[in-house]
Amino acid sequence: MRIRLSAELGMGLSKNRKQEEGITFRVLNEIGIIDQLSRARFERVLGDDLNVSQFSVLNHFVRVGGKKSPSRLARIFQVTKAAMTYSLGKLETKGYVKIVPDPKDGRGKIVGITAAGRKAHARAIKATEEPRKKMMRALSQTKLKKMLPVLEELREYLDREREEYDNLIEPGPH
Amino acid sequence: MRIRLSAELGMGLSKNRKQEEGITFRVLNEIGIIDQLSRARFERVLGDDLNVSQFSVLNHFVRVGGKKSPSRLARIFQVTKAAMTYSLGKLETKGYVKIVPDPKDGRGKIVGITAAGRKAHARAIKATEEPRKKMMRALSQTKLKKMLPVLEELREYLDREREEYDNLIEPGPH
DNA sequence: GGTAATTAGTTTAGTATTAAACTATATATC
DNA sequence: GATATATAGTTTAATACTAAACTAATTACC
Repeated sequence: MRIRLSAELGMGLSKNRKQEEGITFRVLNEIGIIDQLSRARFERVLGDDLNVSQFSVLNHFVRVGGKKSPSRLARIFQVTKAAMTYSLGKLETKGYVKIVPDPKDGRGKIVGITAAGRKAHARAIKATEEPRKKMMRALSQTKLKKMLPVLEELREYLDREREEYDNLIEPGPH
Repeated sequence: MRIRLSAELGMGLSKNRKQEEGITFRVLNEIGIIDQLSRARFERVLGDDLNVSQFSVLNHFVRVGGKKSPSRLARIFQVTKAAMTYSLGKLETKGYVKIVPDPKDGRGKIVGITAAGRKAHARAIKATEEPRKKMMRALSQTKLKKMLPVLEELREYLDREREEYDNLIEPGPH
């Protein structure tokens, strides 16, 4: 599901409302394209060892430390448990995370990063350093900063609107 | 590839730059989550007949009229030609588009919407009307309007940065 | 006007995702 | 404490995508 919502979706409304509705969808349209482009760019720069999903999991462990269950990770990253099982499997195969049974809960598991995982993360950070710096230089940080709360509001609205899935998950901490 | 870039990617920089780099990635992170949520929501509302990609193609034809080649459509929606072949195949099977050889170019094809396609589009518009109106009511259109040029700038930067792929496509008209 | 390079579209193989059905534990209720 | 319900994680099948290799037609150029 990659194609972007086209912009004009306002037929059958007064001119004013039509224009307003156009705005919302143009915003979502731009957002979709940006996501696609930034993800592709980051993916390319990361190389073959890690993809964005895998990097994000390692990055989380490096940033906040500690260990987490697969389902908590799924919640944090807003993917299904099935998707998390898949990504963790990839990371485990590479030796970047260690997954052990939860001694407190017979159903559960506990995931943590390994030394090799930290090294892989460091390599990834290094590989992406130049493009990230370049991007910072190219874009007005002030404007981005102003935009951030509006994005957060939009995200929170969509989060509230979302009815719960079976596999997915209560609105997570982003 | 659905997991979102985690926010803090600024290690090894001065505090100021660290914070700035954080902003860029927080923006991209929010954008990724918004895309995921809005896409999922729209998809759910659309029902089983059309997915977002297919709807977008029909919507394009309804909005701008005329006919287009598959590769032009691929460019417009920023997907590979292979992906467009796939989506057009789905639409053609349902009888929502007609695809004929281009008489001017033996390699090419020409795609247009059918009457059934227009009907399906109208049904989709109707199905999404309530949620779209609700969203408009919930969000400050003024703020969204202010945000739009910043998003466009970001998208244009990423477009420029992108080196050309084999299958994808010169930077398209969005 | 023949050869090389480009372009349009398809095919194939692989990837990351979801939804749904499943197994096995844990928790709540009566 | 038995039974029903909920939760953690996995498996399976399907979807929508990409990259790469391919075929066929077109355009550029010498």
